[in-house]
Order: sequence, then C-alpha cells, then structure tokens
Amino acid sequence: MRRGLEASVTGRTVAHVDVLHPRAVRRHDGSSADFAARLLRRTLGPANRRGKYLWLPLGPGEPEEALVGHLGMSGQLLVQPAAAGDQRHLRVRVSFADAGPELRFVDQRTFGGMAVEPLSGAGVPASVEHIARDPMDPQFDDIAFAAALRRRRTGLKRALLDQSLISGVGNIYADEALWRSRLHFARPTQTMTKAATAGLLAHVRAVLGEALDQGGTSFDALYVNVNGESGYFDRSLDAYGQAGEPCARCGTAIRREPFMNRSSFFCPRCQPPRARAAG
DNA sequence: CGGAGCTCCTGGGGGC
DNA sequence: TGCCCCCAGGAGCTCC
Repeated sequence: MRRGLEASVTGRTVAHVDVLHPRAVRRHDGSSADFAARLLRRTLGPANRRGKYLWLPLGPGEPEEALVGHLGMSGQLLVQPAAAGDQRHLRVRVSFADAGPELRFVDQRTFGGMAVEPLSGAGVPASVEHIARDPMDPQFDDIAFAAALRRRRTGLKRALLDQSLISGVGNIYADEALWRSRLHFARPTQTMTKAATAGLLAHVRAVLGEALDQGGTSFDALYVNVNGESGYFDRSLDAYGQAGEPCARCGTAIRREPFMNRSSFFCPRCQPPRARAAG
C-alpha cells in the first residue's frame, strides 16, 4: 500500500476533501472541516510507513505536518478514478488539482482513521512516535530488541504484538514466525537468549518479506493494495487459520487457542509450551 | 510504572 | 429463512 501511494499520489496537490464519516477523522485535533481545510492546496510528499501507520508529509516547502492514516482492522487506502462509484464504506475522499484518480479511505469497521498532524524534528508524526521501528527498517536495532525482550515479563507473542517493542507484526505474522521458530506463543520473554531472539527475528523478516512479495495476506476483499487487488500469502500460511490441519513439519493437528480476545494457532508438538531441554 | 483486559465498530459465516 | 453467536490483519484507555 505504501508503494502504491508513493507511485500514485506523491507529488500531487489536493483540490478537495470530503469527510463522509466524522468518526474516520476522530484522531484529528480539530473538526472534519478543519481536517479538510488543512489539506487543501497542499502537495503530498513521499509515503512513509511504520507498522500499520502510513504518512505523507505535506508541502509545498519544508514539511511541518503530515497526512497520517491508520488502517485499523479493516481500513483501505484506494486510488480510484473520480468517475468510479463510491465504495459502501467510503469515509474520506481526497481529490486532486490535476483531476486524476482520487485517494479514498474506505473502512468497514472504522477502527482506522486519518488526521493531519505536526511532524517531529525527525519527521515522524506525533501519533506514530511511540511505535517502534519495523524489523524491515534498516535502523531496527536487533541487539536492543533482544535486551528489551529479556527485560519484559510476559509471553513471547504478546511482546511481538507490542508495537512499542517491534512494529509491523500482527496476529497472522506472529503465528507464522513462531511456528517457523518452533516457539510457543506463551514462552516467557525472559528465557529468550540472544541466539533464540536472533533466530526469531530472522523468521519474522522471512515471513514479512514473503508476504510483501505476494502482496499481503488476503482472506477477502477487505485486504487489498491501492488498486483494490488482493495478495495471496494466505496460500502460504503454515499455522494461522489452520486449526485441525496437519502441521507441515510433523503432521500433528494445528491447534487454536483463545488469546487476547482473538486466536493463536500453533503446532502442539513443534511448539511445546516449555522450551525443549536440548537441541 | 508495566501489564493485561475491555472496547470501539460492521459484517460474514456457521449452527440451530 | 431467520436469528443468534462467534469471529475478524488493531491499539487506545483504564484498571490493577
């Protein structure tokens, strides 16, 4: 989605903004009208991403604020011809001075939203500053992550989903990386050695890299790129959503357990609750 | 303070 | 067919 935004809206100047649902801009510090007014006649800069936050600095000139989007559970940022009919859950429409395709924020559940926010000196919006770097970010610090993990007193998957420690790893990719690492979701973080964490990070990066190559994990039309196209990483899932299916390594049935008001999928044989004694 | 549960929404799908 | 319940790629708030 970030790549798609950069290719299709960066460098364009906003001519009109429609907020069709006020809840979609509830994180904006001001009214819907203020949100629209702050975007008018601004030029969108290059697209940035951290975790599930996306932002485009606002020109012209040295950017002091940015258009920030968060997708929540069901948000989409689509680039659509102005003539295309409104999507059912269209929340925000941004039209451009060149009369080319519109940027549309579509969100069924409205857990996501958009805002115009000031940028810090480092060029990061205020609402994104507490979000850790993504493991695909060259500046992600593996050593610091391993140390932070050992300081935590919680379960491994909880830590992977904690965006202040590491971002970009959601429920699906956490389960996939844990399966590849043969680690149980509740493994105490303080038992994670530097080597175990290095191995886990390698698997996290492999999972994210493969998913990006395949356009993401798309169960249905909710999960799409800016052109509305679904990815197909769901065909590569070894754990997530595979309850009852044989583990691709050992044949044991994958198990589903309730976890943080959602689900964890794991192989009870490959990923035992306690660390293996050796090997 | 860090950690964990609850909650904000809408809709699809399965079971009865 | 209809209804009810469960579930869903997230994360902020509030309590302990």
